[in-house]
Amino acid sequence: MPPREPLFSVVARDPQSRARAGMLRTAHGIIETPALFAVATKASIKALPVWLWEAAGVQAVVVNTYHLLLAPGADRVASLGGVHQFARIPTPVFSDSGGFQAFSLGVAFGRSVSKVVRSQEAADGSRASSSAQNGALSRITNDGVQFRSHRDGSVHLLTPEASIRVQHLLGSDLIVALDECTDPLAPREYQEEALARTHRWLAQSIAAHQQFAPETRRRLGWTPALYGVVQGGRYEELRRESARFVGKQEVDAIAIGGSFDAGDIQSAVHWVVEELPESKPRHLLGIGEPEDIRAAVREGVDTFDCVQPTRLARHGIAYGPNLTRLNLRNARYREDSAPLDPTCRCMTCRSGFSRAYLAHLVREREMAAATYLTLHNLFALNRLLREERQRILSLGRSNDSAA
RNA sequence: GCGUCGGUGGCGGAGUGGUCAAACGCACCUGGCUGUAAACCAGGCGCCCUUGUGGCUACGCAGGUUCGAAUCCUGCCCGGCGCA
Repeated sequence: MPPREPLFSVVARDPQSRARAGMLRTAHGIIETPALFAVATKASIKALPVWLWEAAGVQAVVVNTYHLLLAPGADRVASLGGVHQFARIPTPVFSDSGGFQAFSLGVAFGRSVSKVVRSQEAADGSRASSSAQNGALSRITNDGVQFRSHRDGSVHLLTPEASIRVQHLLGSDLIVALDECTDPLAPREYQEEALARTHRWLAQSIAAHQQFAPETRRRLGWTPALYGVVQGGRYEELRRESARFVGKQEVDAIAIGGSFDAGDIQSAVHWVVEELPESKPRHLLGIGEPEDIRAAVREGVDTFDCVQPTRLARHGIAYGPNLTRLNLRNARYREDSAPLDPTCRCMTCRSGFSRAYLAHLVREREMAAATYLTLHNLFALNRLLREERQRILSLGRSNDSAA
Protein backbone atom coordinates (compact mmCIF):
# COMPACT_ATOMS: atom_id res chain seq x y z
CA MET A 1 0.00 0.00 0.00
CA PRO A 2 2.81 2.47 -0.45
CA PRO A 3 1.29 5.53 -2.04
CA ARG A 4 3.08 7.03 -4.95
CA GLU A 5 4.52 9.65 -2.70
CA PRO A 6 6.56 8.64 0.31
CA LEU A 7 4.91 9.24 3.67
CA PHE A 8 7.76 11.36 4.81
CA SER A 9 10.62 13.26 3.34
CA VAL A 10 13.29 15.37 4.91
CA VAL A 11 13.62 18.78 3.34
CA ALA A 12 16.50 20.18 5.33
CA ARG A 13 18.81 19.29 8.17
CA ASP A 14 20.42 21.44 10.80
CA PRO A 15 24.17 20.80 10.46
CA GLN A 16 24.61 21.63 14.14
CA SER A 17 22.20 19.07 15.52
CA ARG A 18 19.97 16.19 14.51
CA ALA A 19 17.13 18.57 13.80
CA ARG A 20 15.41 18.18 10.49
CA ALA A 21 12.58 19.82 8.60
CA GLY A 22 10.30 17.59 6.64
CA MET A 23 6.99 16.92 4.99
CA LEU A 24 4.56 14.33 6.25
CA ARG A 25 2.07 13.44 3.56
CA THR A 26 -1.40 12.14 4.28
CA ALA A 27 -4.63 11.82 2.36
CA HIS A 28 -5.80 14.93 4.16
CA GLY A 29 -2.86 17.14 3.54
CA ILE A 30 0.79 17.67 4.15
CA ILE A 31 2.16 18.37 7.59
CA GLU A 32 5.23 20.55 7.62
CA THR A 33 7.56 19.36 10.32
CA PRO A 34 8.61 19.86 13.00
CA ALA A 35 4.99 20.14 13.99
CA LEU A 36 2.66 19.91 16.92
CA PHE A 37 -0.56 17.95 16.72
CA ALA A 38 -3.30 19.58 18.73
CA VAL A 39 -5.13 17.24 21.06
CA ALA A 40 -8.74 16.56 20.13
CA THR A 41 -9.39 13.49 22.24
CA LYS A 42 -13.07 13.18 21.50
CA ALA A 43 -12.80 14.55 17.98
CA SER A 44 -12.89 18.12 19.20
CA ILE A 45 -10.25 20.48 20.44
CA LYS A 46 -11.80 21.49 23.73
CA ALA A 47 -13.12 25.05 23.62
CA LEU A 48 -11.95 25.60 20.05
CA PRO A 49 -14.45 25.36 17.19
CA VAL A 50 -13.06 23.84 14.07
CA TRP A 51 -13.43 27.17 12.28
CA LEU A 52 -10.65 28.52 14.46
CA TRP A 53 -8.19 25.69 14.01
CA GLU A 54 -6.50 27.37 11.11
CA ALA A 55 -6.27 30.61 13.04
CA ALA A 56 -4.55 28.67 15.81
CA GLY A 57 -2.07 27.27 13.32
CA VAL A 58 -3.31 23.72 13.78
CA GLN A 59 -1.81 21.42 11.17
CA ALA A 60 -3.14 18.13 12.51
CA VAL A 61 -4.99 16.74 15.51
CA VAL A 62 -4.86 13.70 17.75
CA VAL A 63 -8.01 11.80 18.58
CA ASN A 64 -8.24 8.94 21.03
CA THR A 65 -9.19 5.36 20.34
CA TYR A 66 -10.41 4.54 23.82
CA HIS A 67 -12.55 7.64 24.18
CA LEU A 68 -14.12 7.38 20.75
CA LEU A 69 -14.69 3.69 21.28
CA LEU A 70 -16.80 4.47 24.34
CA ALA A 71 -18.59 7.33 22.64
CA PRO A 72 -19.90 7.57 20.06
CA GLY A 73 -18.41 4.19 19.10
CA ALA A 74 -16.12 3.21 16.27
CA ASP A 75 -18.83 1.62 14.17
CA ARG A 76 -20.96 4.70 14.39
CA VAL A 77 -18.09 6.95 13.34
CA ALA A 78 -17.35 4.57 10.48
CA SER A 79 -20.95 4.45 9.33
CA LEU A 80 -21.10 8.23 9.43
CA GLY A 81 -18.22 8.44 7.05
CA GLY A 82 -15.15 8.31 9.25
CA VAL A 83 -13.79 10.83 11.69
CA HIS A 84 -12.98 13.53 9.13
CA GLN A 85 -16.48 13.49 7.74
CA PHE A 86 -18.14 12.98 11.11
CA ALA A 87 -16.36 15.83 12.88
CA ARG A 88 -15.76 17.92 9.74
CA ILE A 89 -12.05 17.85 10.42
CA PRO A 90 -10.08 19.54 7.65
CA THR A 91 -6.65 18.42 8.81
CA PRO A 92 -4.86 15.10 8.99
CA VAL A 93 -5.86 13.01 11.99
CA PHE A 94 -3.54 11.01 14.19
CA SER A 95 -5.20 8.57 16.56
CA ASP A 96 -3.67 7.33 19.74
CA SER A 97 -4.05 3.65 20.49
CA GLY A 98 -5.56 3.82 23.96
CA GLY A 99 -2.30 2.70 25.48
CA PHE A 100 -2.01 5.87 27.47
CA GLN A 101 -5.41 5.31 29.07
CA ALA A 102 -4.13 1.98 30.32
CA PHE A 103 -1.71 4.09 32.31
CA SER A 104 -3.84 7.06 33.33
CA LEU A 105 -6.81 4.90 34.29
CA GLY A 106 -4.59 2.17 35.69
CA VAL A 107 -1.50 2.64 37.80
CA ALA A 108 -1.87 6.41 37.70
CA PHE A 109 -5.49 6.30 38.76
CA GLY A 110 -6.17 8.34 41.84
CA ARG A 111 -2.51 9.13 42.33
CA SER A 112 -0.83 12.31 41.33
CA VAL A 113 1.52 10.50 39.02
CA SER A 114 2.25 11.80 35.59
CA LYS A 115 4.23 10.20 32.84
CA VAL A 116 6.95 12.70 33.53
CA VAL A 117 8.39 12.68 37.04
CA ARG A 118 11.13 14.61 38.71
CA SER A 119 14.10 12.45 39.51
CA GLN A 120 13.72 13.48 43.14
CA GLU A 121 10.41 11.68 43.41
CA ALA A 122 11.69 8.71 41.51
CA ALA A 123 14.62 8.48 43.88
CA ASP A 124 12.80 8.71 47.17
CA GLY A 125 10.08 6.50 45.81
CA SER A 126 7.66 8.05 48.27
CA ARG A 127 4.79 7.25 46.01
CA ALA A 128 6.36 4.09 44.74
CA SER A 129 3.85 2.11 42.86
CA SER A 130 2.26 -0.65 44.78
CA SER A 131 0.26 -3.39 43.23
CA ALA A 132 -2.69 -2.19 45.27
CA GLN A 133 -4.57 -0.28 42.64
CA ASN A 134 -7.47 1.14 44.54
CA GLY A 135 -10.35 1.63 42.19
CA ALA A 136 -8.27 1.63 39.05
CA LEU A 137 -10.29 1.46 35.86
CA SER A 138 -7.85 -0.41 33.71
CA ARG A 139 -5.66 -3.41 33.99
CA ILE A 140 -2.90 -4.70 31.77
CA THR A 141 -3.11 -8.31 30.76
CA ASN A 142 -0.92 -10.18 28.36
CA ASP A 143 -3.66 -9.95 25.76
CA GLY A 144 -4.27 -6.26 26.00
CA VAL A 145 -5.82 -3.67 28.24
CA GLN A 146 -9.00 -4.32 30.13
CA PHE A 147 -10.98 -1.19 30.82
CA ARG A 148 -13.92 -0.54 33.03
CA SER A 149 -15.56 2.39 31.35
CA HIS A 150 -15.20 5.56 33.40
CA ARG A 151 -18.63 6.54 32.06
CA ASP A 152 -20.85 3.55 32.73
CA GLY A 153 -18.71 0.80 34.18
CA SER A 154 -18.98 -1.42 31.13
CA VAL A 155 -15.97 -3.60 30.53
CA HIS A 156 -13.90 -3.42 27.36
CA LEU A 157 -10.88 -5.39 26.33
CA LEU A 158 -8.63 -3.47 24.03
CA THR A 159 -6.27 -5.85 22.32
CA PRO A 160 -3.64 -4.78 19.81
CA GLU A 161 -5.92 -6.04 17.02
CA ALA A 162 -8.94 -4.26 18.45
CA SER A 163 -7.09 -0.99 18.72
CA ILE A 164 -5.92 -1.20 15.11
CA ARG A 165 -9.37 -2.21 13.94
CA VAL A 166 -10.95 0.77 15.72
CA GLN A 167 -8.40 3.16 14.28
CA HIS A 168 -9.08 1.84 10.79
CA LEU A 169 -12.78 2.30 11.41
CA LEU A 170 -12.25 5.82 12.60
CA GLY A 171 -10.43 6.58 9.39
CA SER A 172 -7.35 8.17 10.94
CA ASP A 173 -4.48 9.11 8.69
CA LEU A 174 -1.87 8.13 11.22
CA ILE A 175 -2.43 5.30 13.65
CA VAL A 176 -0.50 3.91 16.59
CA ALA A 177 0.13 0.38 17.73
CA LEU A 178 -1.13 -0.42 21.21
CA ASP A 179 1.64 -0.10 23.75
CA GLU A 180 2.03 0.01 27.49
CA CYS A 181 2.92 3.36 28.96
CA THR A 182 4.57 2.39 32.21
CA ASP A 183 4.62 4.07 35.55
CA PRO A 184 7.86 6.05 35.71
CA LEU A 185 8.27 4.85 39.28
CA ALA A 186 8.00 1.19 38.36
CA PRO A 187 11.15 -0.87 38.90
CA ARG A 188 13.36 -1.88 36.05
CA GLU A 189 12.22 -5.47 36.07
CA TYR A 190 8.71 -4.28 35.39
CA GLN A 191 9.90 -1.96 32.63
CA GLU A 192 11.54 -4.94 30.94
CA GLU A 193 8.44 -7.05 31.26
CA ALA A 194 6.26 -4.25 29.89
CA LEU A 195 8.67 -3.64 27.05
CA ALA A 196 8.54 -7.25 25.99
CA ARG A 197 4.78 -7.04 26.02
CA THR A 198 4.75 -3.83 23.97
CA HIS A 199 7.02 -5.44 21.39
CA ARG A 200 4.86 -8.52 21.21
CA TRP A 201 1.80 -6.33 20.78
CA LEU A 202 3.54 -4.46 17.98
CA ALA A 203 3.91 -7.63 15.96
CA GLN A 204 0.23 -8.32 16.45
CA SER A 205 -0.63 -4.76 15.51
CA ILE A 206 1.33 -4.96 12.28
CA ALA A 207 -0.41 -8.17 11.37
CA ALA A 208 -3.79 -6.65 12.09
CA HIS A 209 -2.95 -3.52 10.16
CA GLN A 210 -1.99 -5.52 7.10
CA GLN A 211 -5.11 -7.58 7.44
CA PHE A 212 -7.45 -4.58 7.61
CA ALA A 213 -5.65 -2.48 4.99
CA PRO A 214 -7.38 -3.79 1.86
CA GLU A 215 -10.84 -3.29 3.26
CA THR A 216 -9.96 0.15 4.56
CA ARG A 217 -8.55 1.10 1.19
CA ARG A 218 -11.78 0.03 -0.46
CA ARG A 219 -13.87 1.94 2.03
CA LEU A 220 -11.84 5.14 2.31
CA GLY A 221 -9.65 5.13 -0.75
CA TRP A 222 -6.43 5.16 1.23
CA THR A 223 -4.80 3.43 4.16
CA PRO A 224 -3.39 4.87 7.33
CA ALA A 225 0.27 4.93 8.22
CA LEU A 226 1.23 2.87 11.25
CA TYR A 227 3.41 4.06 14.10
CA GLY A 228 5.26 1.56 16.28
CA VAL A 229 5.99 2.77 19.79
CA VAL A 230 9.39 2.76 21.48
CA GLN A 231 9.27 2.25 25.24
CA GLY A 232 11.85 1.45 27.89
CA GLY A 233 11.22 4.00 30.60
CA ARG A 234 14.22 5.86 31.84
CA TYR A 235 16.72 3.13 31.07
CA GLU A 236 19.17 3.74 28.27
CA GLU A 237 19.70 0.08 27.58
CA LEU A 238 16.00 -0.60 27.27
CA ARG A 239 15.36 2.50 25.21
CA ARG A 240 18.05 1.58 22.72
CA GLU A 241 16.93 -2.01 22.57
CA SER A 242 13.37 -0.92 21.95
CA ALA A 243 14.35 1.59 19.28
CA ARG A 244 16.38 -1.00 17.43
CA PHE A 245 13.51 -3.45 17.61
CA VAL A 246 10.78 -1.07 16.51
CA GLY A 247 12.97 0.49 13.86
CA LYS A 248 13.34 -2.86 12.15
CA GLN A 249 9.64 -3.66 12.04
CA GLU A 250 7.32 -3.08 9.15
CA VAL A 251 6.01 0.18 10.45
CA ASP A 252 5.70 3.44 8.57
CA ALA A 253 6.76 5.63 11.42
CA ILE A 254 8.08 5.64 14.96
CA ALA A 255 6.56 7.04 18.10
CA ILE A 256 8.48 7.50 21.29
CA GLY A 257 6.31 6.94 24.29
CA GLY A 258 6.31 6.13 27.92
CA SER A 259 7.56 7.61 31.08
CA PHE A 260 10.33 10.10 31.45
CA ASP A 261 12.40 11.84 33.99
CA ALA A 262 11.64 15.54 33.83
CA GLY A 263 14.64 17.46 32.63
CA ASP A 264 16.06 14.32 31.12
CA ILE A 265 13.66 13.80 28.27
CA GLN A 266 16.29 14.98 25.89
CA SER A 267 18.74 12.22 26.69
CA ALA A 268 16.06 9.57 26.41
CA VAL A 269 15.17 10.89 22.98
CA HIS A 270 18.83 11.08 22.10
CA TRP A 271 19.40 7.39 22.82
CA VAL A 272 16.37 6.37 20.85
CA VAL A 273 17.02 8.49 17.80
CA GLU A 274 20.55 7.17 17.54
CA GLU A 275 19.07 3.75 16.97
CA LEU A 276 16.32 4.74 14.57
CA PRO A 277 16.36 4.73 10.78
CA GLU A 278 16.64 8.18 9.21
CA SER A 279 13.86 7.67 6.75
CA LYS A 280 10.90 7.30 9.07
CA PRO A 281 9.12 10.14 10.79
CA ARG A 282 9.46 10.30 14.55
CA HIS A 283 6.72 11.35 16.90
CA LEU A 284 7.24 12.12 20.58
CA LEU A 285 4.07 11.14 22.37
CA GLY A 286 2.59 13.53 24.87
CA ILE A 287 5.47 15.89 25.27
CA GLY A 288 4.78 19.55 24.99
CA GLU A 289 6.62 21.68 27.50
CA PRO A 290 8.21 24.35 25.28
CA GLU A 291 11.67 23.55 26.56
CA ASP A 292 11.17 19.86 25.94
CA ILE A 293 9.92 20.50 22.43
CA ARG A 294 12.91 22.63 21.58
CA ALA A 295 15.28 20.02 22.93
CA ALA A 296 13.53 17.14 21.20
CA VAL A 297 13.57 18.93 17.87
CA ARG A 298 17.33 19.24 18.20
CA GLU A 299 17.43 15.51 18.83
CA GLY A 300 15.60 14.79 15.61
CA VAL A 301 11.95 14.51 16.59
CA ASP A 302 9.53 15.53 13.86
CA THR A 303 6.15 15.72 15.52
CA PHE A 304 4.59 16.18 18.95
CA ASP A 305 1.28 16.17 20.66
CA CYS A 306 0.42 17.47 24.10
CA VAL A 307 -2.57 18.51 26.16
CA GLN A 308 -0.52 21.23 27.77
CA PRO A 309 -1.48 24.23 25.62
CA THR A 310 -5.19 23.42 25.61
CA ARG A 311 -5.50 22.26 29.19
CA LEU A 312 -3.51 25.13 30.60
CA ALA A 313 -5.73 27.48 28.64
CA ARG A 314 -8.84 26.06 30.26
CA HIS A 315 -7.14 26.37 33.61
CA GLY A 316 -6.45 30.04 33.11
CA ILE A 317 -2.82 29.93 32.09
CA ALA A 318 -1.57 31.61 28.96
CA TYR A 319 1.82 31.56 27.36
CA GLY A 320 3.43 34.95 27.76
CA PRO A 321 6.59 36.34 26.21
CA ASN A 322 9.07 33.57 25.40
CA LEU A 323 6.46 30.98 26.29
CA THR A 324 6.61 31.70 29.98
CA ARG A 325 3.42 30.87 31.81
CA LEU A 326 1.07 33.63 32.86
CA ASN A 327 -1.31 32.42 35.54
CA LEU A 328 -4.16 34.79 34.89
CA ARG A 329 -5.80 33.85 38.18
CA ASN A 330 -3.03 35.67 40.00
CA ALA A 331 -3.99 39.00 41.50
CA ARG A 332 -1.27 40.86 39.65
CA TYR A 333 -3.02 40.54 36.31
CA ARG A 334 -6.23 42.19 37.43
CA GLU A 335 -5.05 45.57 36.28
CA ASP A 336 -2.50 44.55 33.70
CA SER A 337 -3.40 46.33 30.48
CA ALA A 338 -0.72 44.58 28.40
CA PRO A 339 -1.60 41.90 25.87
CA LEU A 340 -0.69 38.31 26.68
CA ASP A 341 2.39 38.59 24.51
CA PRO A 342 3.17 41.78 22.62
CA THR A 343 4.93 39.80 19.94
CA CYS A 344 2.06 37.40 19.33
CA ARG A 345 0.04 37.63 16.13
CA CYS A 346 -2.82 35.37 17.14
CA MET A 347 -6.41 36.55 16.93
CA THR A 348 -6.69 36.88 20.68
CA CYS A 349 -3.68 39.15 20.91
CA ARG A 350 -4.50 41.07 17.75
CA SER A 351 -7.98 41.72 19.06
CA GLY A 352 -6.39 43.88 21.71
CA PHE A 353 -7.60 42.00 24.75
CA SER A 354 -5.65 42.94 27.84
CA ARG A 355 -4.44 40.49 30.42
CA ALA A 356 -6.80 42.25 32.82
CA TYR A 357 -9.80 41.51 30.63
CA LEU A 358 -8.82 37.90 30.03
CA ALA A 359 -8.10 37.50 33.75
CA HIS A 360 -11.59 38.80 34.40
CA LEU A 361 -13.09 36.25 32.03
CA VAL A 362 -11.11 33.48 33.68
CA ARG A 363 -12.28 34.52 37.15
CA GLU A 364 -15.85 34.76 36.02
CA ARG A 365 -15.56 31.39 34.32
CA GLU A 366 -16.74 32.82 31.06
CA MET A 367 -16.46 30.16 28.41
CA ALA A 368 -14.92 32.60 25.99
CA ALA A 369 -11.86 32.71 28.21
CA ALA A 370 -11.12 29.09 27.38
CA THR A 371 -11.57 29.79 23.70
CA TYR A 372 -9.40 32.89 23.62
CA LEU A 373 -6.64 31.24 25.63
CA THR A 374 -6.77 27.95 23.77
CA LEU A 375 -6.41 29.75 20.49
CA HIS A 376 -3.53 31.78 21.82
CA ASN A 377 -1.69 28.90 23.47
CA LEU A 378 -1.90 26.69 20.42
CA PHE A 379 -0.81 29.55 18.22
CA ALA A 380 2.11 30.33 20.50
CA LEU A 381 3.35 26.75 20.56
CA ASN A 382 2.80 26.32 16.85
CA ARG A 383 4.80 29.45 16.33
CA LEU A 384 7.67 27.86 18.23
CA LEU A 385 7.55 24.86 15.89
CA ARG A 386 7.26 27.09 12.85
CA GLU A 387 10.29 29.06 13.95
CA GLU A 388 12.22 25.89 14.53
CA ARG A 389 11.35 24.78 11.03
CA GLN A 390 12.40 28.09 9.58
CA ARG A 391 15.66 27.94 11.45
CA ILE A 392 16.38 24.47 10.12
CA LEU A 393 15.43 25.46 6.59
CA SER A 394 17.70 28.45 6.66
CA LEU A 395 20.63 26.62 8.22
CA GLY A 396 20.36 23.33 6.49
CA ARG A 397 20.85 22.96 2.81
CA SER A 398 18.22 20.70 1.45
CA ASN A 399 20.18 17.53 0.98
CA ASP A 400 17.80 14.79 -0.01
CA SER A 401 15.42 17.31 -1.52
CA ALA A 402 13.04 14.69 -2.73
CA ALA A 403 10.06 16.95 -2.42
C1' G B 1 -45.85 51.33 71.90
C1' C B 2 -46.90 45.96 72.63
C1' G B 3 -45.78 41.10 70.86
C1' U B 4 -42.63 38.00 68.29
C1' C B 5 -38.37 36.17 65.63
C1' G B 6 -33.50 37.32 64.87
C1' G B 7 -28.29 39.75 65.10
C1' U B 8 -22.05 34.41 63.98
C1' G B 9 -15.70 35.45 60.18
C1' G B 10 -15.64 39.77 53.35
C1' C B 11 -20.78 37.57 51.99
C1' G B 12 -24.49 33.55 52.58
C1' G B 13 -25.22 30.15 56.37
C1' A B 14 -24.46 25.94 60.40
C1' G B 15 -23.77 25.66 65.56
C1' U B 16 -27.74 26.62 70.78
C1' G B 17 -23.27 25.06 77.91
C1' G B 18 -17.41 22.14 77.20
C1' U B 19 -14.34 18.27 71.95
C1' C B 20 -15.39 26.05 68.44
C1' A B 21 -10.88 30.16 65.83
C1' A B 22 -16.24 28.21 64.84
C1' A B 23 -19.31 22.99 59.60
C1' C B 24 -20.52 23.93 54.52
C1' G B 25 -20.91 27.27 50.17
C1' C B 26 -19.14 31.66 47.78
C1' A B 27 -15.43 35.27 47.36
C1' C B 28 -10.25 35.91 48.03
C1' C B 29 -4.70 34.15 47.92
C1' U B 30 -1.31 30.46 46.09
C1' G B 31 0.41 25.90 43.86
C1' G B 32 -0.04 21.88 40.35
C1' C B 33 -1.28 20.28 35.39
C1' U B 34 3.51 16.79 29.69
C1' G B 35 -0.04 10.25 24.07
C1' U B 36 -7.07 14.77 28.54
C1' A B 37 -11.39 10.49 34.20
C1' A B 38 -8.97 17.55 33.83
C1' A B 39 -13.50 24.66 31.82
C1' C B 40 -9.87 20.30 36.80
C1' C B 41 -7.29 19.16 41.36
C1' A B 42 -4.72 20.61 45.91
C1' G B 43 -3.43 23.92 49.91
C1' G B 44 -4.35 28.56 52.51
C1' C B 45 -7.88 32.06 54.29
C1' G B 46 -8.97 36.27 62.79
C1' C B 47 -4.10 38.28 64.76
C1' C B 48 0.95 36.87 66.57
C1' C B 49 4.78 33.29 66.17
C1' U B 50 9.91 29.79 62.59
C1' U B 51 7.77 25.66 65.04
C1' G B 52 3.35 23.66 68.23
C1' U B 53 -1.19 18.77 71.75
C1' G B 54 1.62 27.31 71.03
C1' G B 55 -0.02 32.53 72.53
C1' C B 56 -3.76 36.32 71.97
C1' U B 57 -8.47 38.47 70.57
C1' A B 58 -13.26 36.90 68.85
C1' C B 59 -19.89 35.07 67.54
C1' G B 60 -24.35 43.20 67.95
C1' C B 61 -22.89 46.18 72.88
C1' A B 62 -22.53 46.10 78.34
C1' G B 63 -23.07 43.33 82.54
C1' G B 64 -24.24 38.59 85.02
C1' U B 65 -24.77 33.01 86.09
C1' U B 66 -21.16 28.92 85.63
C1' C B 67 -15.17 25.33 86.87
C1' G B 68 -16.42 26.63 81.64
C1' A B 69 -20.73 30.80 77.40
C1' A B 70 -21.36 31.94 70.27
C1' U B 71 -24.73 28.90 73.17
C1' C B 72 -28.22 30.49 79.73
C1' C B 73 -30.03 35.35 82.34
C1' U B 74 -30.64 41.00 82.50
C1' G B 75 -30.38 45.69 80.17
C1' C B 76 -29.34 48.44 75.86
C1' C B 77 -28.69 49.06 70.41
C1' C B 78 -30.16 47.33 65.52
C1' G B 79 -33.29 44.51 61.83
C1' G B 80 -37.74 41.39 60.02
C1' C B 81 -42.76 40.29 60.81
C1' G B 82 -47.60 40.89 63.39
C1' C B 83 -50.96 43.97 66.27
C1' A B 84 -52.08 48.76 67.68
